[in-house]
Amino acid sequence: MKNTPSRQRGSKELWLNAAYEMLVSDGIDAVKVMPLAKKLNMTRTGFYWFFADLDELHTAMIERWQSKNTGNLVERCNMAAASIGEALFNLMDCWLDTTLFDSRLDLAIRNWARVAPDLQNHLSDADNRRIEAVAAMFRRYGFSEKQAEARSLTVIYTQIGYISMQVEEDRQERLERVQYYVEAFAGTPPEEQDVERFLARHKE
Amino acid sequence: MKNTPSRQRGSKELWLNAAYEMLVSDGIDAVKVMPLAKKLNMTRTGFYWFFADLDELHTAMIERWQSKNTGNLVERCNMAAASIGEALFNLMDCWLDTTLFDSRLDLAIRNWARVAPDLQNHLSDADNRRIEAVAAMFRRYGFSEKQAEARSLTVIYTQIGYISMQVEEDRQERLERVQYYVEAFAGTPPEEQDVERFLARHKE
DNA sequence: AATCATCTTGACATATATGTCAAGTTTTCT
DNA sequence: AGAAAACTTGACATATATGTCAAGATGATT
Repeated sequence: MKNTPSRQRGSKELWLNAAYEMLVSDGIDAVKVMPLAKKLNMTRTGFYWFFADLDELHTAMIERWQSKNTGNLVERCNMAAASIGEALFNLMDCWLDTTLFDSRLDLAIRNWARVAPDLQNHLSDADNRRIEAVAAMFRRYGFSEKQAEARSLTVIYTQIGYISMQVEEDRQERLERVQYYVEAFAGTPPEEQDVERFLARHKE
Repeated sequence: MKNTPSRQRGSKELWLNAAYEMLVSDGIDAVKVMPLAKKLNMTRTGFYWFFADLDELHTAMIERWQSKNTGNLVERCNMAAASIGEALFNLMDCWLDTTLFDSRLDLAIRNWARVAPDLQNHLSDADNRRIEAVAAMFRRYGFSEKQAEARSLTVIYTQIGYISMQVEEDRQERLERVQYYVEAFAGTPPEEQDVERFLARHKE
């Protein structure tokens, strides 16, 4: 039989996107040529037109993650704010806005890195940049070197822990809870108006 | 050739231990009969004498984890302490004493659970028990319902985040940092004597 | 010393994966 | 319209995994 004329054609992007979905939903061990081909309804051999081998696909995936998933968190730490409370609310936006931070991807990459030392290096760099950005934020609002260090670790670990635990929480519940996280991280309860503004901007 | 007389014999335990090591170091996808056999220097067929199939091995692994890895954290939350600071130091022992908490296993199980819904249920139960134990601790020292909730989540997420990030930290550095974690979680700096006692019991 | 339950082994059947290649089809450019 | 580039395909060779089975080897009990 001949090719159907309107059949979707393959492309590097197509395979890469499928690979990303696989990675996020089933982990790196599920990212294999045969399942991807099945998913895309193509012959697996086509894959080899775009990539030399599986390894090249993996490399491409890592490159794409790197160029995407680092800026926002750091950027939000550097936003102007009148107090540590307001600054923390800015940062917490990352927890609630999936366009600011893709936590499923972050988790998938993190799990992958456990068995891929090269990737683990990239990831550790990214983590250090995040931690340093948060620590600098604490220092700007008068925390000591040591306090800023421990608190920034607390903030970052909390986020990664939350992601890692795959918590299923009611959005409203989570939203309400953020002010108590901010209180814990800052050491003092946030201003009423900062809470209001935070809740207002996350109304759906 | 006949069997070497002094050759190690197989057993359920033997395969199960090997499977655990595999799980912890390379994740559940590496736990396969052939690699285990290679590792144990046995024919893979022997495996089927002890287990009906891979699935039965998996079930056995989960059972073992369940019966082991839950009590200590809860127990430490319930220890008598004069202040929230002292209580938190008791809990922090889990971060530093691998006999109290096997974090590598916890991480491996957590990653596995991502792709095994049954296991995810068991794990969520365990997590909830941990969270409730920590929250009860905060309530005992005068924190409100809401504060206790957010702070217990912070504590647990921090621990899981730390594990999940595979942090490589100097032990002394980590030890010194704990007092600042306690300060952040409690909202006030700990008593000098509690810090001393904590540091003293973790001298190697 | 014989026997029987316990364990080991090699051979077989099958599934899923990787990667290569020659021959073809389609699309785009000239 | 013709040629060249961009893709697709089925067949082949190979590796790694699962699970079954009949035939044996080993060790503890009688």
